Amino acid sequence: MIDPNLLRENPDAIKASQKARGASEALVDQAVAADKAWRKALVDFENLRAEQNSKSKLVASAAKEDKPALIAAGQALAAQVKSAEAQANAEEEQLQKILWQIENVVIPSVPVGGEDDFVVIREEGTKPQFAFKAQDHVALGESLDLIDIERGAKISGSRFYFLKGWGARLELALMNMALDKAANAGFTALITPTLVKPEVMAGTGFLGAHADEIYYLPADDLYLTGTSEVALAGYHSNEIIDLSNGPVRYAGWSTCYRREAGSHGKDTRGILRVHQFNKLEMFSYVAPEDAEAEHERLRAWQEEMLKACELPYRVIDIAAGDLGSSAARKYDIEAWVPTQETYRELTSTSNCTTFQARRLNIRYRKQDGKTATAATLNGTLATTRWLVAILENHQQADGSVRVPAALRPYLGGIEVIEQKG
RNA sequence: GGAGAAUUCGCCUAGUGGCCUAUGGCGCGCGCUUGGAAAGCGCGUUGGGUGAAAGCCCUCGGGGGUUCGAAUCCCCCAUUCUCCGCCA
Repeated sequence: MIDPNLLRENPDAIKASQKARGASEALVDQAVAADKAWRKALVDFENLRAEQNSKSKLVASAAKEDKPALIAAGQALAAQVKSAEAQANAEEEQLQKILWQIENVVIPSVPVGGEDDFVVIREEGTKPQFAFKAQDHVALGESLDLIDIERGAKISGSRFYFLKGWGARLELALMNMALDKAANAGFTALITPTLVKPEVMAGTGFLGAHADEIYYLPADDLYLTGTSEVALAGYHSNEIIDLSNGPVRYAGWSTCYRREAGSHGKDTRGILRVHQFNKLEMFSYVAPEDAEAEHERLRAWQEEMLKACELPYRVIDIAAGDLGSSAARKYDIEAWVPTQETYRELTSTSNCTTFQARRLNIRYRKQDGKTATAATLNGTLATTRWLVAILENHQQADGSVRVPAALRPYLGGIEVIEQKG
């Protein structure tokens, strides 16, 4: 949720942001009007309530013969209070309804435009040149017995798969390496619930435009999370956290579930886009003034991971029109996928400023002792999808796959994944 | 799934319709005392909303209700604990 103070002091800044996103500017005017109406109704109600409180106190100490009259007056007042309260509540609800529709205020230096208007910040690494016909990850996964897509479909349908043998171990190795890196950087490991309550899912901003991406269990009124970000953000909901020693950071590991409802026919081959995968996610709670610096730190840690996996990549700054509703800025890191001759997203990091924390009521104590809304940021450190880039970029002429040196300690020291016997 | 108990300020706790503007302790902060400390003594210590301010309003797990008036009575929900049942 946006800051109500900003709405009162500088609604034009919010309008500019909505415009950059291609979202409704009219909502901002509606919010300003609803805010005024609510505050007026609130004052009316509170004045009546104050009168009721003081009068009802007189009853106890009044002389016996005066009591009936005082109680009768109180009865009339109680009815007025009740209707004034209902009015104030209705106005507040109306305001909230509008506020929840306004998206996070975009940081001004974010590129303008839509999906194709990202800005490439940097390209790193060398794209492999193969002297042989490169295989895609599906072919490699089959011949090396790492990925079983056919049986995944038999058990669970399309976009499901088994990871097998060194394929399964490679994923665990990647997750463990990422977790070690995160722990060294001061992140606390957290294995999170993957089923969450509606208010948590709504609080993190996932029930807006992308609601049809989410698995829902009606019998239990629970949502399956598409990222541990949901649980990591909910972790400190309704709390006042201590940021006096700097950012509070968690590395969340979880299985992630996505319906991929809007992507029929897209990326149907292999494990690039699947309904279930594993992910190690970084999540930071910081003071708002530290959010942009933390965003750069998250991006730097992500780049370290890509480099450790020896993958060619580029970093892009996502344009305003392509940002999720909670993000004020988002960087994606895309790895080169040789057989597709294109870059594909491996990580994403968003600065949600105070937007998510305000919805989830996450505060911290400032130096002066006062409380303020914290800022939250998230970023991918590893996912199952990384196997695609690792297998394809490190394949060799004989059909084997070279294991990047940094991963070897996590894979029993092997240097190459090759066909058995 | 069934039965019972509980939920009050960071922690523990008092509190059965108006004197609750919520008690006491621990912890924490400030001060006094001291050569310095401990002990002792005094003061402070949940959050939120609204208002230019004084102030006012809300907050006893959450939501409704009864009442002139609710931490207290009633209903629903959540969570925790105990016992029973079930269990890959």
